[in-house]
Amino acid sequence: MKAAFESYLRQQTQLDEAGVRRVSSLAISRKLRRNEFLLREGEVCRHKTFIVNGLLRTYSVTPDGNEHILSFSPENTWTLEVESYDRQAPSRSHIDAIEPGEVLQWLKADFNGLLEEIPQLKILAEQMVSRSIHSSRQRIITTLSATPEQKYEDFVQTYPGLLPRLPLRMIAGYLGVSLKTLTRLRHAQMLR
Amino acid sequence: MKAAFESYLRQQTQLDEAGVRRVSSLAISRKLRRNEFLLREGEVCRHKTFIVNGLLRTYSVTPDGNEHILSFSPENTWTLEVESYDRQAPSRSHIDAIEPGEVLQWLKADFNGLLEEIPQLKILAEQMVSRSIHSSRQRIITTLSATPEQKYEDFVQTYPGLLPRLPLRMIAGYLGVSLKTLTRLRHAQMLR
DNA sequence: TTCAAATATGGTCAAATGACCATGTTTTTA
DNA sequence: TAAAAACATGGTCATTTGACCATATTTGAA
Repeated sequence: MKAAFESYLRQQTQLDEAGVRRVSSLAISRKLRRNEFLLREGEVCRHKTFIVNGLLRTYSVTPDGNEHILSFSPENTWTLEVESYDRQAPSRSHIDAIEPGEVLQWLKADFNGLLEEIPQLKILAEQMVSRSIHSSRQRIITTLSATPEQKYEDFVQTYPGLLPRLPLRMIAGYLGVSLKTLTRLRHAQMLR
Repeated sequence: MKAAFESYLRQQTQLDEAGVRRVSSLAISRKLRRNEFLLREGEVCRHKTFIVNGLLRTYSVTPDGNEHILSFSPENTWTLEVESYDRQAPSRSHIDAIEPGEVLQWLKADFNGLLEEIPQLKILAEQMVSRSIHSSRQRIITTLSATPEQKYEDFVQTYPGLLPRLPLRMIAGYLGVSLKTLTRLRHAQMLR
């Protein structure tokens, strides 16, 4: 089960075999069932998590009951609740499994140790931060300027593989659009 | 003129006097007139910029002519076009001055040198990245879930000092709401 | 396999929003 | 100081969007 992660590491970094094993050795593996929570609102996010397989989502629920999705995390990506992880404060979001799957987790102290110890891992971590900033900015622009149809198109382009794995209402929750609006525009696209 | 920046540095870091001077010494100062561009779309962002005084904005213009504002940068904050700066690729946003002011700039190579040289500056830089991630996430949630009125309230709460310095249409461009909607809800608030 | 729950779609209606235009005011700049 | 530009507000109207409800279909769990 750690094999998939190790080959990910070899692909993404210049780590030698010893480094790969070292990082891998501190990982705790965990299985998730469908709808199982990785982290609940109010809990403290104590781990960095790598998704080996499956599909997770990070979302928050407004008082009126709407679910607003911050991100989807498919296999070979990482997830955590940054604010909570950084400050070890209660999380304001939930993370749960849309599909059953397996993840690897590192305790914050362990991971920080690895960052000090292994410069190539630090480089990877910085790349991840940089990508995260870019995609947040991109998403803000899209959210501000695009019509629902453009947002949907953009989503389809950006995450083509995710589309068939997600119920439509979650895509709506990600785009900030009602389910009704989404089905409407899909219907309109059918007619073309 | 560099004095303001130096006292900012002393407040925000553990830098000793030599460190403060060293960072300050590599800065290039520049004055900006009202509406003057710091960076145009298509140009490469070659500097990190600290705003000594004045008020800048980062925004992009959609084909239909609407201006969507990514961020405001008042005195004692930093600004740059991250994507462009990181990859030295053409910027997709403009940065210009809403108010006349003065900024300090560091060439990327110089700043990276300082980061290597001065660990406390590295810490400050990482703090800035962390804050930037948090505020982006917060903004995404607000944009997704709040009504225009809530967005406006949120803006007033978060940036109380900025409000009187900004034309309303820019606040609209930041919130992703039409100017009309903004004046409407303000009118409604007056009546309460 | 069967039943229950979740899901996608559609209809109708009311409310929110934006586009367009005009006006009075304030701010800039020549 | 005077003219020009930018700005905030309001009116009207068409369009978009969401809320609510019903239904058919798909999916998941017992």
